[in-house]
Amino acid sequence: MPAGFSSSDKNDLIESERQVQERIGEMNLDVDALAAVSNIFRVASTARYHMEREVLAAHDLSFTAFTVLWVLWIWGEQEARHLAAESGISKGTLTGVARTLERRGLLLRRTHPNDRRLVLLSVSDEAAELMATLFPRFNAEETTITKVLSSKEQQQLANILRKILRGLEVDASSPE
Amino acid sequence: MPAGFSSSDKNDLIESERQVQERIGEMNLDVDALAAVSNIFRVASTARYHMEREVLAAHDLSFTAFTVLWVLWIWGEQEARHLAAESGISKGTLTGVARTLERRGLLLRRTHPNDRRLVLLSVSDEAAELMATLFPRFNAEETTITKVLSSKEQQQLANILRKILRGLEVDASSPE
DNA sequence: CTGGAATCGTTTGGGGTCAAACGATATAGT
DNA sequence: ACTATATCGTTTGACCCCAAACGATTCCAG
Repeated sequence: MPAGFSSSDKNDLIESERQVQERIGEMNLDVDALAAVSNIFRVASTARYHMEREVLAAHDLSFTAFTVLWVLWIWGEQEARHLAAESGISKGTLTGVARTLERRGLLLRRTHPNDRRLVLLSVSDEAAELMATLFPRFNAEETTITKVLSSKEQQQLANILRKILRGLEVDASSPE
Repeated sequence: MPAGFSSSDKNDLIESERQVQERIGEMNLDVDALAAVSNIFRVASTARYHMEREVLAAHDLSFTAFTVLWVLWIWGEQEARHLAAESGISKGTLTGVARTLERRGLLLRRTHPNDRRLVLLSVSDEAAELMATLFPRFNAEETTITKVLSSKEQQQLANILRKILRGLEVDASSPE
């Protein structure tokens, strides 16, 4: 089930789902799966938008650009196709994102010394400094998002999502 | 924390998170929040891609186009700005998506009889038939995704996500 | 060695994405 | 009536997004 952003009324989340079930009740659907998956989409989309506005916009970074920088910052210099997979985008998309970041002086690009097909990407010093201040801000906002949950619920959530992820990664691998 | 698609090795999900924690351990981060939120992004992104490939691609529909159609199909004709909010996209984006769907004969557009600023959008008969066969397929894939979870876990997940959503919707509302 | 196959990152084409500016329309206040 | 003001959907510009085709480079089989 897709996003379905509803809102306006805060307490009609479940009511909305009930309405859906009523209208397509004859169809014999898996309502629990529908509720679980659709809420994943909703939360992810809302949280991403939240992060872009509250943390990233001030530095003129898109969520994807931040992700790419983050992967590079944590794991160090790496080849383009690997960075793309790790960032969850296609290699074609990475070409564009890397170009934007390079133009802004946040990303470094060099050809692999032993294989001229390969491109090695890494963060600039400026980007490293930026991430050192930006990522704690980002994490603080993650805390804001999850603080409505108990510590136990947070770990439950992470565990459940890891289970799903493992199942999903069997066939999917990642965009190519 | 952003997506971080990892993979290759199936069991390094937690190992990966541990590595991250080690490398930025001096920073005093909220590791539980990081794990929970980052996994939401990962799962959502992977699941969305999965749906596009397995269900939507055969009908040449983007995830967003499907979402818009779905909202319209379930809730009936409505004004553009409302549909945009409900679909989780900005009104500007909806203009383009609606144009694409209209061009393909899946969406109907008319001016509100009493207020000529407003545009009323609805699904065509063709789109209604399409959704009647497509949505059960979509839901079946949701089942595939969540079948690694127990029934209890599925409901736990939905409940936890609803909590987060309510917290997020206080300030954010939705894109405008 | 040398030609075919595989693999790399880039380009292309057709969308989706937002914020901000815009023109058209409706609503108030005077 | 008339003139601000508000609100609607659309346009604009810059970016993200993918699959598929592409040229460059490497690898491998004969």
